[in-house]
Amino acid sequence: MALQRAQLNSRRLYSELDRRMGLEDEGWETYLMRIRGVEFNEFHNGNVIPREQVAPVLMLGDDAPWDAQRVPRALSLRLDGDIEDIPFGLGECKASGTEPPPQSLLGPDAKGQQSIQGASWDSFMADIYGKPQSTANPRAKSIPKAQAGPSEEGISDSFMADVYGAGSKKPRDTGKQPSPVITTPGSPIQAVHQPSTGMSDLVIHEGLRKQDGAALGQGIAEVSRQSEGGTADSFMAEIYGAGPKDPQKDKSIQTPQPSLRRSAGSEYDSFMGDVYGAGAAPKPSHNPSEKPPSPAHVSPVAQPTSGGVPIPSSGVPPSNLRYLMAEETRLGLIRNESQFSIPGIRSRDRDESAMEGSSGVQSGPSRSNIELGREAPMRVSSVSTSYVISLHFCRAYSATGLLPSSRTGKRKVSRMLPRDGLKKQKSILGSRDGQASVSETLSSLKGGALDSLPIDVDGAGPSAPRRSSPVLAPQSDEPSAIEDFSRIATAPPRLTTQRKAYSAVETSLLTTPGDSPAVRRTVTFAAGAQMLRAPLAISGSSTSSTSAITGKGKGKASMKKLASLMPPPVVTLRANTSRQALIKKGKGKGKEPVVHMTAAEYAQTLQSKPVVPATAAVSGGDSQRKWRHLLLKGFTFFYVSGELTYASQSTKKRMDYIHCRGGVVLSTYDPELVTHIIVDTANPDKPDAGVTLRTLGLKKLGDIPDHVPTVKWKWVNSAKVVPNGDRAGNFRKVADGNGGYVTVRMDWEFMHSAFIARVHAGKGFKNTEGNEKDKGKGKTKPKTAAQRKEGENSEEEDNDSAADISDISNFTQDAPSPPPSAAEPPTYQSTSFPNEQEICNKSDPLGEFEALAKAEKEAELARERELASEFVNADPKDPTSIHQPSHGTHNLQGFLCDAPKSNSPTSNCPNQDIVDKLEALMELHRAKPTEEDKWRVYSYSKSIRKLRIYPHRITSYDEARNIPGIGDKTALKIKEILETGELRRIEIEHTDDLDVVNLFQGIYGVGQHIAYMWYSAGCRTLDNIRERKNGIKVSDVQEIGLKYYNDINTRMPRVEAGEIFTAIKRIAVSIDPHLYIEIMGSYRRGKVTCGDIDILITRPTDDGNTHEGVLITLLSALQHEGIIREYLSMPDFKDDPLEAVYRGLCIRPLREGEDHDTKRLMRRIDILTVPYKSRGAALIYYTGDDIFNRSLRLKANKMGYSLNQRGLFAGVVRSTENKMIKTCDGHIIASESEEEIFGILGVPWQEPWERVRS
DNA sequence: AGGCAGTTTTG
DNA sequence: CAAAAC
DNA sequence: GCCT
Ligand SMILES: O=c1ccn([C@H]2C[C@H](O)[C@@H](COP(=O)(O)OP(=O)(O)OP(=O)(O)O)O2)c(=O)[nH]1
Ligand SMILES: [Mg+2]
Repeated sequence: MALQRAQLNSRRLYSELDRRMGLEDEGWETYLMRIRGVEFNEFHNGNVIPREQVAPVLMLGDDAPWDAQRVPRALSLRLDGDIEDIPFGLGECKASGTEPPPQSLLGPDAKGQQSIQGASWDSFMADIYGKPQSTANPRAKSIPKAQAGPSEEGISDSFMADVYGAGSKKPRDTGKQPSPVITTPGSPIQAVHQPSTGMSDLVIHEGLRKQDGAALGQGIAEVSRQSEGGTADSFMAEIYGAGPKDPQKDKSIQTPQPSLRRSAGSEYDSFMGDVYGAGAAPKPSHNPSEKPPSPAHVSPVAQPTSGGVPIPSSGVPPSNLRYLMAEETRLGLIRNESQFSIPGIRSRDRDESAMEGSSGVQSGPSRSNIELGREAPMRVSSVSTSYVISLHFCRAYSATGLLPSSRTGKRKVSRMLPRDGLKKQKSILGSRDGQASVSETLSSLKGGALDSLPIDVDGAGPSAPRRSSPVLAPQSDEPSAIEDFSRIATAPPRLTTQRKAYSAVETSLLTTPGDSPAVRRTVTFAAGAQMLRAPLAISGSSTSSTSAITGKGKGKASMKKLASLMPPPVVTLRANTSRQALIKKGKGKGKEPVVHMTAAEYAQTLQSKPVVPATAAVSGGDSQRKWRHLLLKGFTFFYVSGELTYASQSTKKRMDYIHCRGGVVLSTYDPELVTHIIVDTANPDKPDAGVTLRTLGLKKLGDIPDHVPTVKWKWVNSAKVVPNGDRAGNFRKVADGNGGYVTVRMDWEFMHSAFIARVHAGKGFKNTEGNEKDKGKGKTKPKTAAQRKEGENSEEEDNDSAADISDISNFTQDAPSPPPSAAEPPTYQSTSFPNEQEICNKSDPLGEFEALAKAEKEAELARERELASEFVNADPKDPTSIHQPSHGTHNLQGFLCDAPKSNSPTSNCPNQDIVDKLEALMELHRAKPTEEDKWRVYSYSKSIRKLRIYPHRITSYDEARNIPGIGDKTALKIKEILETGELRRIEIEHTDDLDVVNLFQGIYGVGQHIAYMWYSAGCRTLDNIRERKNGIKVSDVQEIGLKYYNDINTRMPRVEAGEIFTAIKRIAVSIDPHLYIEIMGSYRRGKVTCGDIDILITRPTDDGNTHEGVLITLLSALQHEGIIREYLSMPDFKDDPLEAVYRGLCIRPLREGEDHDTKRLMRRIDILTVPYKSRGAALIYYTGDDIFNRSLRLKANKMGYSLNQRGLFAGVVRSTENKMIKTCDGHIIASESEEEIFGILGVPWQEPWERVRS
């Protein structure tokens, strides 16, 4: 039912999107894009090349349509055919969103990389979702239902609702997928692809320099008209170079993300066969049509030569050179020097049509006529380095949807829409004839830049005038395709615009010197198509942050607020103008040496100083610096320094800081003008309300208008430029003065509110109307203070029992670690770490400590060093030795995970008082919402850990400071504790809000942000939450968390966890006796109390079966048994039927003699299922503890690997932009056993109970 | 000045 | 996509 | 907050 609804919703959504974008009936000429050649002159044998050493590569063809050194203007070009059909296609992207996702992606032999990050669909939805969110409360925002044509409105409520619903349901409900509009925020090149119509557009933004590509190589992308179907192959063949892939070796590249199965190589075949064969989805693989690219089509790939630019191989139709963009390259490590088979352009028609059929959704009429269904495999042998190049395509939309296009009979013409502003667009749109409009547009352009851009839209490029009727084909010298999204985004409200988001495709090139380069496609980031109307764009940008919290953005109140937040507005202007005059005279002053001025005077002086944008020299690179002058643009501050007389140097500095970032500093408090009051009195941690009020000339804080937040300096400091398109957090768009805009993100004001009493001021949470406010984003939460508190009591536990484990689990046969049996209670035995033991024994405690510390330090420094792999406890016959060498691994040591645990007794810590104080401080920070606090906690936890094992009483600052992990700040705190026995900082940080916020965070699903929002909404008690005081929104999960607040925050005795697990296991095994079911988490680590029950389930596949479906069956059985009581989250077998997570609440079975009246607490339970192949990695993950995991993963990373719950991977490359995005999936090197992974990482084997680090 | 683990689910 | 969670 |  829900599913059905979702299907409906998504269908509606898509058709609506299509309709709005005017995509339904558009057809386009087909173009292909290709890389003519890429050359690499670097070869790094198995070593990770530090990012710093990798120069960005911009690939511009020699015959690019412009000779300029720099792309003069943004260009836009529309390609027909799916980008998927282009070497850098998004094919997978789409596939990932389709019903039988995994399968459909792979050809029978396509065991290669499945590069999709799987993001397209998700992010697509997210984008849609996020868009409004960023704008203002999406739901609150009443946007008329979509109207045909350029709707003046954005997305209607119901529309959004649909999107929303569809979003959660995801692909599985739709046959037809949304357009994988992919985008990489901030990229100079952007692309959009609409699968339903098979079109792709790209935009290259100005500023790229040809010479940027000099460092690593060059390449050319071409867009050539695709005659009719078949060319694709040869095209591809050339690009991919190799002939048919070599099925033989297929040491495929593993994709961590998508299930292992999928990515597995031949070794996985049988496994996969089992999985899929089991009657689930048909094995995607075989496209009947699938066949190796015909030899004829395969042309040799340009050989990368160390020096020259490869030339296109023969047989490639002379292409009309168009535009190419490569944003940057990165190197990653590919461990396996054997060959990789990389699926080339994969066909999707088969899968897709099937899907379409089933879904009943009709796809866009114009399917690309490129021949699909082929695989252009390629093989690269001896891959040692992977280059990742990002390509971005983009398409612009006009009010009527896509760029106008004319149909030429059956043929569609691709066109580019030159545009420079909405007005132009509008006019263009208005006149059916593009030409006129174009010229208009052009004429209005700033001029200049155009010349060098003979961009011909329709293919009539300088090199090859090809298209016949480009509707808008500008002429020669006109940069016909000028796109300026920023403008669109910030265009005057009245000009409605539909804007499709950008998309980005990332392609990674795998190559090895002297070998054929291979191109692997990787979709890195997907955003969604979105429609905005100008007003939204504007308000959204400026209020985004507020919106979510503030609720509707329509009242006048909000409009007002909006206005005050908007960049250009009157306020600023006025402020400036009024000062202009004054400035003139005060001008010279600012500069001079020591002139004493009051803060007000200085502020005035500042007005005379121009805000200087970054110099040209800077403009190329560092965006933070480049756009510094925009960071605070639009804000008008009143700065409360608390200084009675002259402004201090620091005050002036800060005023300067604001000024040069485009902010205005008022010299006198004017509630009409001010947008923010900065309270920067003597103690930054303790803003002085009295002084502030005096300065403002007010009686009480309440006299400050609600829309004016009182913030600490920290907030001002938090502004930073983020890539356009990045809508995370509290961001706003600021016009860059060149018709574009930059996105600036800042912390939420409430995070840095000077006075708790005013946390609600400004953006932040509620609005006074009390109507619905936050868009309700929050979800779940981690360990709350409440929980931690609870746990603390009994948590001391540890080693004790653990004896009962063995009879409970059977998984241990595979699990390297036999449960802590009676034989090995969690007491540390010399057996585990002989080495360590020895060290300890012979050296005095301090010596030991220092040794450890030293080791740690060395480790970091010794990256280069290659030590003979000597694993303390590693099994010699273990594959370790094989892996290590191949990678030229360095045996890093000194990570937290390396040391089996300090054996220093925690009982009598000589520095306990210090530890207690620091811990208290850490907990205070833990409840706070900023990133800063987060890392502070991370840091404190490390310091505390060090202090705990430090054998002596610390007696001085220096002594403390010498402990690695303890820096200046902490050493000072220690000093204070030593001298006074107190730590003032604790009081300071312990603001009044903290207790309440901690209380709220005790609710499962409520974290720092939501807690603060509720607080700022006026809620103070759980009852306030229950009654939804002030209209706060409480999610389903939070509701449950609230209901069982105490239960959830109470740890259970180990025994109880055992009882529950035993009951569950019994049922599970009755479902399938072959299941491996194990209790993990703190239980496995031998803890005496457990915060929850963590269960891992998998199943060997040797008999041809899998555990597919058991989780659902099990859950339902458990529910019937009365064990499971609530669902906090349900499994989503998105791309792997074997991988899922369930989270919920359960109750232990009755014991003998108990009746149903016996009171039993509700317990948290998590059940995880994983493919058998991943069991080793999953065991590590799920055994924890979390700190141990992080350390292990960190170490893996430093060694050039990446570890997650699915396995240990090599060759993973992540985007520097967004670390969560992988630009290269890497390949798996271990996952089946814990030992293997430990071994490769050079981490001595540690029993579960020895992995306690927190 | 950037990294500090890496992932999934919800709304 | 942010937030919360593991 | 600490470290590189
Ligand atoms: O941020 C986290 C949280 C958890 N885990 C892993 C390790 C952990 O052991 C396991 C289970 O998580 P849980 O939150 O249940 O922790 P626990 O170790 O079982 O402790 P508790 O007794 O509080 O449940 O998941 C992580 O890798 N990262
Ligand atoms: Mg647990």
